[in-house]
Amino acid sequence: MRLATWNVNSIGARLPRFLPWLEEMSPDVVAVQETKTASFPVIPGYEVAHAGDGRWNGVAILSRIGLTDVDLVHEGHPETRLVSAQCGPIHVTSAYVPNGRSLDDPHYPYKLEWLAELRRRLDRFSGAQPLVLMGDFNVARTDDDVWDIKAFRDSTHVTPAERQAMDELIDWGLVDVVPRPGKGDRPFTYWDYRAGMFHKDLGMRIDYVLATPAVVVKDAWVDRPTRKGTGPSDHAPVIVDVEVGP
DNA sequence: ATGTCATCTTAGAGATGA
Repeated sequence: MRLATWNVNSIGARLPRFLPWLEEMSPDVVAVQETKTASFPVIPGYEVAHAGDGRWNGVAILSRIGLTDVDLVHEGHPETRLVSAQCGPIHVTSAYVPNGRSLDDPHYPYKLEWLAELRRRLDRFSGAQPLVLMGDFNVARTDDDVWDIKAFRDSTHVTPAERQAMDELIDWGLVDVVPRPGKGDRPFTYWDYRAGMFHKDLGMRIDYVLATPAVVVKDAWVDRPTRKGTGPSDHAPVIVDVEVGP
């Protein structure tokens, strides 16, 4: 079974890349972030659960192995940043964690509270069930998950509080499925559009696949080629091949 | 280390966000 997560930075703008990518990779389940639309396009072969209200945010789950128990509500947070559903044997969540903007911006405590609510939400599930929480977390878990930690002094994405919030998700009973890098020795998943950052491989690992141990990972990698070429997203997909025991 | 990209407003460049 193949799972993928991809922040597409507008599904409308990305459709010319998204459809051929679906054909090529043939994932069974896709978690999409930053759809930036109120209405997700119809995708032949897939059922879609989408939470989107227009200009910003927006998350979706595409599945060709069943899509039930759809939940679009993240308690206390009206923005469309979370959708979950049962996809065949696996409970899947697509998350788009708030950016935080800067340490003195109200968006930063909002980000921390949003992550805390996500952690509380896990308590409705069992750590023994097959469950995958994936998406754009806007946190680099270690200093090696950014191209140069010195460039992140007094920045969001790397603070102890953000990293602790990620650790608390994982300590609930999830495994951080680290993908094979697309280039070099660090599995970056995001590169700013500006300043030739992608070309210089000055990236960040901020997209994650977090899975319970009941989800047996066979392979995981950053689909770096999809960040290349004409009209890419600023994020690369992460693709994970898994099996779920009987 | 901000050089791009996407969206919306409301008609064409600016604001916003990432």
